[in-house]
Amino acid sequence: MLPLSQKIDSYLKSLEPEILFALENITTTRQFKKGDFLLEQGKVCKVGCLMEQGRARKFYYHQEKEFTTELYFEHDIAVSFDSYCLQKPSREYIQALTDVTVSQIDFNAFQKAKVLYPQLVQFDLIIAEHYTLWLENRLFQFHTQSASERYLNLLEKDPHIIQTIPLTYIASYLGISLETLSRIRVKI
Amino acid sequence: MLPLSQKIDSYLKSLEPEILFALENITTTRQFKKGDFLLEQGKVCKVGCLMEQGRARKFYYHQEKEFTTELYFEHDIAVSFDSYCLQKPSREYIQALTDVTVSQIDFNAFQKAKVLYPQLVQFDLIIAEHYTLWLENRLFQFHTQSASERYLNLLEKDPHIIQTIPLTYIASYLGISLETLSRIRVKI
DNA sequence: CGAGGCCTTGACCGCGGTCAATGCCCGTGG
DNA sequence: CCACGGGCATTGACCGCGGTCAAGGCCTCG
Repeated sequence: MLPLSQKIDSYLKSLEPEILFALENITTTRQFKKGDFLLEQGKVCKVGCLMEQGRARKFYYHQEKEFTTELYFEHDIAVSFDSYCLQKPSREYIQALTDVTVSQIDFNAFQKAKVLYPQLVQFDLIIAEHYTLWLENRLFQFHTQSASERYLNLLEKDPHIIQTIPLTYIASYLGISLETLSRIRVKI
Repeated sequence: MLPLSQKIDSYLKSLEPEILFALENITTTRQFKKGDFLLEQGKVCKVGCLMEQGRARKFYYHQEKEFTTELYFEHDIAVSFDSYCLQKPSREYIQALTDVTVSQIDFNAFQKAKVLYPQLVQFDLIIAEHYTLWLENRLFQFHTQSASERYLNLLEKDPHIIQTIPLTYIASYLGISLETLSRIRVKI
């Protein structure tokens, strides 16, 4: 699967300067400190965030426990999909794990831009399809693989995650306890 | 979440007659006998199937075992998402569980139609977004819930599945063994 | 040096998987 | 009409993966 940034780049190149300009006008840069929330539970996700710098995670609470659902690095799109799509309160938090810089695009402004420039619908589609393919793969792992298989898979496909993210979050992301993750790691 | 059929209906109503006509021209009706494959592993998913009648399932093999990933009823869209999007060989089978009638739309013809009528990109987006929301919810269940919670959830949200689909497939769909499912059921 | 965050280690146990036997329903053929 | 076989579900015995709880190790920072 092509990285998302590449798909976006080649798509942006296909756009006319006028549309690019319109896009720039509804995009702003924003900074967050380590620990800050890019999105809080209960609030509507009104912007799509392209990560420019730093790391972040998306998570929610379920029965008093945290579940990390996604880990973000540079060039990733940080957004609570259902909150953004349906403009309803988010179940999820998005939190900066380091100082973070994002380039964010406003939902409402983008909807209006899509009416003016129908080609922009394609942009949403690219992002949705990419995320869907990612989700399918993640579901495949939960459906078919054991805890250690999921870890090994992560080690192989996304070594940068293991190198830079605290084990607590990795365990939660893999759907296993911190203790189990620790035991898996010593066996390797 | 609105049912997909409703989203599609209201979208189709917004289209001009000319575009609707073009859509009809690239859509065909097709029948399958119980047990037939709408899509086989290794083949490219070249059509999107709207279920008109009957039931079907999507599944794949992993280490000699079947994993059912989706159950289809009337008004559902039966398609292997990654195979369709990327036009690459499918890992999944789609199989009729009863005699099935579908209304199918050709991928290539639809791509061409999108060039002619950019509004049609919206159609892809609606379907992708709907499937993504469904996937997120399914992943949530695998991430946070036990076998019996997943079953109870299915019982509540999709009772028609439990009433019409063999337990073997339901177990596989829930990611549990048939024996465990059987034990869960007697406890209720 | 002490406190707190993060990870490791140990003891224990329950959920859910596997294997195998049995039950039940139904279609088919003698 | 009954006998048999096959498909599907139930039940029992067993066990291992992974969760929980609790203690301890090891940083870093004040």
